[in-house]
Amino acid sequence: MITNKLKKVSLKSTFQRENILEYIISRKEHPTADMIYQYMLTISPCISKTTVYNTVKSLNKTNLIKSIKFLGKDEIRYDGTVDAHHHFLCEKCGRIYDIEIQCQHFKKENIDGHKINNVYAYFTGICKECKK
Amino acid sequence: MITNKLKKVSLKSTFQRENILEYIISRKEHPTADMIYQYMLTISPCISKTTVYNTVKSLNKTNLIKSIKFLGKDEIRYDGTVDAHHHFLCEKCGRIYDIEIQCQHFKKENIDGHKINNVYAYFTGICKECKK
DNA sequence: TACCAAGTTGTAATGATTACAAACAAACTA
DNA sequence: TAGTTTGTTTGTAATCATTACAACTTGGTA
Ligand SMILES: [Mn+2]
Ligand SMILES: [Mn+2]
Ligand SMILES: [Zn+2]
Ligand SMILES: [Zn+2]
Repeated sequence: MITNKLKKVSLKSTFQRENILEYIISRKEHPTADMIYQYMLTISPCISKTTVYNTVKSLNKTNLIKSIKFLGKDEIRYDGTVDAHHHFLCEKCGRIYDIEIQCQHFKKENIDGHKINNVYAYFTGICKECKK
Repeated sequence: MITNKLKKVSLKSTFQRENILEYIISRKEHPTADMIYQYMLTISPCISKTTVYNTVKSLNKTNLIKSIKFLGKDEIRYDGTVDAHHHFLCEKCGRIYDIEIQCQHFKKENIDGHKINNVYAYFTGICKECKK
């Protein structure tokens, strides 16, 4: 439950935080800051965009959400699914799909002598909807 | 040779294009637009930053270079090595290393029913220099 | 009730990139 | 050769997501 998630990471529970986190988790669209803002406006007409940015920064820092970025797109997208996974970005419709792959390099701790902390990966192409 | 590379993709050979392409290929730093600009200033003091952006766009479109982008960094980096490979970004010093891995997913043409055109992947962590 | 810390808000700044129009240059043509 | 076209370069202005910052609000606590 949303309130507990916030509590668990010692973030004070507020209307804005609960609803922003809820929105990011429940919608699977990997929304942008502006999409979150537009949604929040409908339930909280005076919310500030700065609050959206402050909130996603807190949520991200406490690992309640992840952020992702694609080449050629200038905005960050937010992801409520925090378990390691990859993405597929459709070059035609812009939809983002979660990709579950078990990659050999995923669990590696070192590569070429460098210590790995994070792995980022995504595919682009034409999604199955757009292929129809 | 640089001139031939340009010719091969039907880009007119100019002083700016030759030197920008040469710089990106020979330096292995994956330079930013501004790094390219700063270098070009030393050999062509009146070059415009717009020329740098125009040029990397042309070079990228004709596949003479690739561009890459990292989460949390706001600038695009340019890569003269166009064969498929991945990267390692050091969280401490910011250096970017090429990573040659033969990944099972690299050659795939489809995933979950989506047609794959491109694969992007990178690791972050502490590089072997910074570990010392 | 008064105070304090944290959260929220609005506005201004940042900074990489793009848009656009003028200047320039090399390649064609009459 | 002079004039024309086409593509390249240049400088300036705009864009736009994100951040900085200061003022305002709120909820808990003494
Ligand atoms: Mn996801
Ligand atoms: Mn590279
Ligand atoms: Zn699609
Ligand atoms: Zn390093």
